[in-house]
Amino acid sequence: MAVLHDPNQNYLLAAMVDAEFDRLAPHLELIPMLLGDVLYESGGKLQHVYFPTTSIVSLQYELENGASSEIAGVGNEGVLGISLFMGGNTTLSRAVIQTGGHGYRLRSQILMDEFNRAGPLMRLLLRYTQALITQMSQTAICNRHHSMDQQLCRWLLLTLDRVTRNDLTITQEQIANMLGVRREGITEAAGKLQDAGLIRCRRGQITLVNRAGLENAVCECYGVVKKEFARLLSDVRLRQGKPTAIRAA
Amino acid sequence: MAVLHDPNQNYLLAAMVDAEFDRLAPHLELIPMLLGDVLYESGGKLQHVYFPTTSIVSLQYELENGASSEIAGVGNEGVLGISLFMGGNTTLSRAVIQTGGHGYRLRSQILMDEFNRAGPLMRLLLRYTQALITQMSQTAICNRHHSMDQQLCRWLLLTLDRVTRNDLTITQEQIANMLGVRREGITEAAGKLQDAGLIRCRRGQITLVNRAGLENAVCECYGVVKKEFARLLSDVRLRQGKPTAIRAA
DNA sequence: CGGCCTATGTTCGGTAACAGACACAACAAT
DNA sequence: ATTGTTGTGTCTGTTACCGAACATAGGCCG
Repeated sequence: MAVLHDPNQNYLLAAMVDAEFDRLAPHLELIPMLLGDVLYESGGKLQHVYFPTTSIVSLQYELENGASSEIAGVGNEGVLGISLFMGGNTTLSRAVIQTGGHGYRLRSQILMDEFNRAGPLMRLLLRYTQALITQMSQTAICNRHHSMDQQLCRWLLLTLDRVTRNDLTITQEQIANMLGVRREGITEAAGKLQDAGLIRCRRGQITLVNRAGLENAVCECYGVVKKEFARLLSDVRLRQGKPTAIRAA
Repeated sequence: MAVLHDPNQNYLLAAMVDAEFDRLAPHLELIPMLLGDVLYESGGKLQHVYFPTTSIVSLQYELENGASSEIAGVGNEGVLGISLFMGGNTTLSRAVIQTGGHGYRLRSQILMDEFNRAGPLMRLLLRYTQALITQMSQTAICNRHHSMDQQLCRWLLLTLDRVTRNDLTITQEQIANMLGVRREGITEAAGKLQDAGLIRCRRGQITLVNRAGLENAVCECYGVVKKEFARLLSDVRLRQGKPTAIRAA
């Protein structure tokens, strides 16, 4: 059975008003987003923006010495390429696909034309950017003040919220790269969470066992980010989720 | 002798095109911005936006346990209250005046009216926001990967860039609060910098002695932020710096 | 001048995370 | 089954920073 794809799987696409969506829809390209692929390199020009549906993309920053950290994650609630409409045209962070899946892409110019109408889409994108800023700030705070255990919990919950499943296909080493810590540290922290019965670790896979327990172990940062996303993005009325092909006129 | 004040002391005000500035100017209020005053509390509604001229404001986030960290600083290169036009209306961070001085404020509605014209001012403000995002991301990275010594250097340089002088009036304890570390740590780090002949510490004051040396000791984060601000904000042609009162029609 | 407040300097032990090395276990390929 | 690869578990020591307590000294004010 073929998997069904629908732009409405992406929150921002789903939240557009009909007129906007109708103008963009002919230009939306459904594309596979493969694990490990790099959408943007640091400093590169943005040719497209990407609306993930079933994939998750990690915004990372790499230091001169090769170390790196994730500064935010983007899933089906968001879009990649905000520096396009923010005016920068390039971005200092790399965008790496962390969980394979699909998404829609749009040529930069198409999005800009619509953004420049200064209508609901512009306001929606800016509101999303505001939520992204919250996520980044909270990452900064969390990096400073919270233990690796707590940060792992935060990362797991934020990521699990973006997949509809209860398991993540990712190695501990990759998680370590996201958080900017050593792999051994993640092994130890994940071991503790497993001993506590909150998650189950297998090779290259982590399964959520006890969400309430995990939410109990996480630092406040998770809740802050989640709440802010809800506040900023939930007041939009979503278009009806009819597949594109049969959308009523 | 009275100190001269001019909106052009703020970069964003100076970078506005004449038509925009002329519309905003009647509503700009010159206000003293006193050390320690709080412009925005976390979660509060934004009544005004603020354009610092000789003051510096710190965007801080406070944790439930009372610990706090600065996530970005705003001086005469910027504006406070971006979440207004980004659509959030409130902000999760506190804005505390870190260096007393002056600034101009504008009622939220006035700025929004102009922002909604979707003209050069909108693009300018978004570009500034993009630069602010860079600063926040870099703070997150720096918190993760760099030593306290390096972070202190970064903070000192970024702050010194915002004052025109070579000395900062601030206690080590206040710096510790900004960076989210212990005061003792700052004492030690500042002592090292002083021993190296880079700065001079007195009670409640730090004087820059050897800028090149300090730039040599700082981590890459400083350069990244500075360069990005320059890239995003330097291509604007500034209006001529005539005092407001005698601006030609 | 002397007293007081507050900023700074210094010490001690404790801990979380780092750096590096290595053993083992899961899984795939041959 | 054998082999090899890759992910995970577990050591060692080391370091940076924390937490708390306390000593000293700068600078204002009576």
